[in-house]
Amino acid sequence: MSISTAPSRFNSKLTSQCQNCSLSALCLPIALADEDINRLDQIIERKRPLKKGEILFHQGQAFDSVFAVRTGTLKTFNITASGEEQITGFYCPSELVGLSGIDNNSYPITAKALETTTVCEIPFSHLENLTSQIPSLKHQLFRVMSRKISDDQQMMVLLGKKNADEKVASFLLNLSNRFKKRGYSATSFRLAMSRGEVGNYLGLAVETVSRVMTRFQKNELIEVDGKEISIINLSEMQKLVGIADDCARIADI
Amino acid sequence: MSISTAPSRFNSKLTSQCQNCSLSALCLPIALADEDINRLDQIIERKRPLKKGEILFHQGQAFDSVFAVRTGTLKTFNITASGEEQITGFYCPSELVGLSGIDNNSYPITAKALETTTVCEIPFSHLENLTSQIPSLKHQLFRVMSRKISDDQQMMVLLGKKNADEKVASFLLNLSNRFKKRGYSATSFRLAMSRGEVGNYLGLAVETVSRVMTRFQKNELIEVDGKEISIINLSEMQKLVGIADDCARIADI
DNA sequence: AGCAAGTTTTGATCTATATCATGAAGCCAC
DNA sequence: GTGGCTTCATGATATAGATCAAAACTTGCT
Repeated sequence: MSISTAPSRFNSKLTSQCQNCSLSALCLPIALADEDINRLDQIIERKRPLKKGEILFHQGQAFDSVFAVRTGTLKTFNITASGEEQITGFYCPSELVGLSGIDNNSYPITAKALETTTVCEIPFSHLENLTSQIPSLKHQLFRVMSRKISDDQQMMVLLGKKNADEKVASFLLNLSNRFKKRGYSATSFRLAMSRGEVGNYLGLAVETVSRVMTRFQKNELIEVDGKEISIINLSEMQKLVGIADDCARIADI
Repeated sequence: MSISTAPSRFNSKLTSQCQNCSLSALCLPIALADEDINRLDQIIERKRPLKKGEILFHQGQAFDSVFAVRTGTLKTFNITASGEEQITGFYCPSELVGLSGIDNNSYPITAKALETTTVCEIPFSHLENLTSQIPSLKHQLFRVMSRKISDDQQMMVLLGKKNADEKVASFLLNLSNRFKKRGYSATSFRLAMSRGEVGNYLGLAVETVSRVMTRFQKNELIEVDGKEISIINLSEMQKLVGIADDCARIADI
């Protein structure tokens, strides 16, 4: 079982963990040869699970590693001048957190578990060394970072140009696509984050998020039961975010 | 003279162009040995200047190169579902544009000159090959991308949490710092972009940008004469953006 | 189970900023 | 230099979404 809740910290096991991990098709190992996956596997530390609310790394802390989420969900945020928290992203299984720490050798954000979460720790200096031996891993890493840059730019479009309905619809479709990519239902899922966190992330007040969702439910676009969301009318939702061009993109992470 | 307005397209010259470029301390060559700079130099094509309004690359176009701005200014934007342009960034000399194209092998944004602009074209496949031979170049590239990720996240904070005054102040201080880093005055500079473009970028209406600037002038924070801006009261401006922590960061690109 | 603390929903009101409208000032082409 | 076009400034008005308030629900704790 590649995703266990209490994996050993080191992995000198019979078989490669990455190789068996159901996420390897989405995570860094993508397009690596078996022997290369083993090499990657050897630098990865699998840590004990984080409980809800626990912190993976702090804003300002020295950077050594990037982390791949295996199970659960993380949020990243930074604390603004006025002391409020501004959420900059949510991370689902197979997604890589911490890349923004490379530049300055310290994390510019804090990463916190929204629920019980397991991660693979990838010491960056090892990873970087390994990219010298495995060009496709290097390319993969450039791609992951490039993707992050374009996703964040789509997020800037969302924050700068969209109204509350479009923001919430984009958010839900984005999650839907991420779940789908991982083999879960695209139309029925559970939000790991509170309404407040959604609002914070989207630049909206809690009350607005709540009202928009209620209205979406009335209009039979979605069905809401607490944190459980079902998308009833996918095509109408897509119309809302303007699926035509770039927004297809943001909904397709 | 390393920055000329009509450099030859190829560079089999006596001396390395990168080596002589006054931007090399800010651009990719940072921390490269002389011989490595020469190797980097050999893959770079110096293109004819773009005139105001000319396009460097189009959204959707196949990705081959990243570009370093040598002189002038670029903006990048994408066209939203509703057909409007959303500006995602402005690029000054020494800054690298096009990194977001790596992921998908096509540029997700359009890059357009705001004034006469010269760029160095760096074919990405060559650059990537070169990183195999020059580990510090690879590291440098990771850093540049990482920096872009954290800068964009600061931009998300700006768009999601700041009011009009804070947005405009952050924008001006950000430019100020970028000019300063290049050896220009930090307190007196010319905006290459129109009020409309500033507003588009910051998620504000043109009128709001205009009003905020007028008010800043009345309050003797800045002096405005068309596109010429002087920052009169730097510390007050810094207070406005909340220089305390993270915002120091965004003002320090 | 039962109580306290947090979260979500819903309603009423307020406000920052968008939008609309107009005139002034720059800027380019001929 | 003059006419036409774009950008900028400023006033008047409208509105999306914030804020305030309070009730209904969840969740976790002993």
